[in-house]
Amino acid sequence: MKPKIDDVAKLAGVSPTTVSRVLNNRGYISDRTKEKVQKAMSELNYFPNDVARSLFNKRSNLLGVILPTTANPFFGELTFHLENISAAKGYKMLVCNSLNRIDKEEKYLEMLLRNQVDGIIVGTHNRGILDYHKQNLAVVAIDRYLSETIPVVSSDNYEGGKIATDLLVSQGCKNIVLIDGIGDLETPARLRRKAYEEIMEELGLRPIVYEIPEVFDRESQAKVIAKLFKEYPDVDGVFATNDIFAASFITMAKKMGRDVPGQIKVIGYDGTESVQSFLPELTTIQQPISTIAEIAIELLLKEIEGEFQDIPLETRLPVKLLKGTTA
Amino acid sequence: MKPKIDDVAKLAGVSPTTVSRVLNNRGYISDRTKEKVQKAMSELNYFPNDVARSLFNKRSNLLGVILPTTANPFFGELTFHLENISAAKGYKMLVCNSLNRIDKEEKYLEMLLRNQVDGIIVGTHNRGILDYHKQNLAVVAIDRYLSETIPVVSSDNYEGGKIATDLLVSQGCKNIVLIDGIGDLETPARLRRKAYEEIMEELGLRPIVYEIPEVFDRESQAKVIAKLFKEYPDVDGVFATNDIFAASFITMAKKMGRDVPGQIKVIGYDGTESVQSFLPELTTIQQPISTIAEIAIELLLKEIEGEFQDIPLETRLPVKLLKGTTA
DNA sequence: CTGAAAGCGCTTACAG
DNA sequence: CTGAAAGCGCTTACAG
Repeated sequence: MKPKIDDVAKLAGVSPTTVSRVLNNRGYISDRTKEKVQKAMSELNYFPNDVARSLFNKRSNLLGVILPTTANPFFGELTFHLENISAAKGYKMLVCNSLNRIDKEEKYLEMLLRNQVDGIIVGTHNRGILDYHKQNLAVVAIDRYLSETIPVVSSDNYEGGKIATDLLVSQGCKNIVLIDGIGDLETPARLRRKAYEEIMEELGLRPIVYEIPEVFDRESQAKVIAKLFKEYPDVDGVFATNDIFAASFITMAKKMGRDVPGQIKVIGYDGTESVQSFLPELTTIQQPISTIAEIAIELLLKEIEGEFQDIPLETRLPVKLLKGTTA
Repeated sequence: MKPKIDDVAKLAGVSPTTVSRVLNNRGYISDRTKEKVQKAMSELNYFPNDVARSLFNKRSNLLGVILPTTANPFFGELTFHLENISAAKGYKMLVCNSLNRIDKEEKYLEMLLRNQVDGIIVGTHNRGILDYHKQNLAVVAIDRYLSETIPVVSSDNYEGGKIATDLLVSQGCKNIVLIDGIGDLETPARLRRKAYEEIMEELGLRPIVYEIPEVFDRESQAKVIAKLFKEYPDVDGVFATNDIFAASFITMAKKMGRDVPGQIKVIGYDGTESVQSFLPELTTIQQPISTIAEIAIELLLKEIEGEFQDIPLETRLPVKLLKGTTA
């Protein structure tokens, strides 16, 4: 069996209270006692049981993160940063892949509450459904508005959409199409689309939007893009609101014998490490993923500590144009 | 404050014991009592505290996973599957990104032990360092030999290496170079290299291996590949032991004005969803990621349940050639 | 069919 | 400087 605090106490010839004290570096303990206890601990290979500690302290040092799927490079990278930053601050991370499904999200939320997480980072889209605040739990959202009181961290989506659209326009594209996912209309990521639509209208051009219903399914992407080519054969510029859609479009364009960027310019969004490795020629808007993670954790820890005063409700981080050769 | 079992008991006019019984569906309870209790629970919005339950049950239903980084698409996808399968079986997942650093790995292992995880999935390379078995904890390794007694699940690396090398040879390549990571010599993934070396030697060709020291760093990859081009300008075939290296090579080849596959054929390894989206033209050996995850969890749960009899020490899953246009 | 008591492995006032 | 007692929120024999 695993040794417990009583075993250590017995071996060291002290009380469990004293062992707990050296464990927590709390109160006065003579050096001699401390040494005895530490010797006993290492002899028994003792590690304190954090479950018991959490129960008493009402603090689990556990964070939950709910996102669509770590299989998507953006979220895979985000998870890496969130976890790494949390670990450095003494928190552990329970990861939940909801695939944007509300039923899963609700189950995960309940699971996290039962497990007494100290806070949750949410990167999925279901506004309102999850009554986070009622539980008065620390929550930070990434790129999603969850309620009036939950802080949101995101890249500057409007600016990103503007840079992308402006770039296509400045390169002489006349028939610029947006490829977007289906989602909540009130998500900050929709600002990418909003910027596109507003700029197009300002220029007297008609905004054309194609929506991909099953965001993570290549078939679904291909189907919509095929439709796009059929209905708008004269497309000469594409802004995809994520790099996977951009890549799908380029693949399809090649199949159709269209030259990118010769006949069609393409620009994506996200700029993950993965896309930089696999498709470095893609021109894209890069999100500052590690900064997003840093700030999200920072705000969450503030909430956990009860420092609500200096928590901005919205943080928009600057994006960067990664100039490849596709636009 | 969060309601606890006593609050529910009081509201329902029963004892905590009875509430616990309806919670766990255990022992006889009259329908009327059950209803009263359930009504009280929903009225109070009560969720049991799993920390307290874990403490008593000596079962956390927590699994730990230690891997290099979810930022790498292979591990991002693996994590997604591991987590999803675990969730379906009632387990939660603590994710640890070790970046292959031994110090981090040790810290994470201790953290997981303190948190009383029921089992651990390990996808990092540090053989022996972690005395998993001494703690007699349920452990399953993915693509790593950790000790004589820890079951390993992997793709059929030798077969994958063979398919890749054979393909290059059959396409007439004479100067075939392997690009590999640096790592433990005894990891199953090394069988990819072994297959390459053996086939080359059988054919009277000289195996040439380039090792990338900082696996996740594009700079490091670029440096080694530049060296490769300098030392072996007549390279006409490349087998990269992962798709990121393959992509890096292709990118560099383009920069050098070499045509792939015209002058150099390239084949990678992994075949993730990401690479299929971003670089579908890459010919690669696809690992059955979801099956690896399924079997790893299945074996881990068996260990947790104490069913050691039918746990194979090594499981090699079939790979599949994804024929693109680069080889 | 239901409840009082003890205990899971810790920690923290409170004494001394 | 150190220890005995109570309690964190549950569950499970044991009675009744």
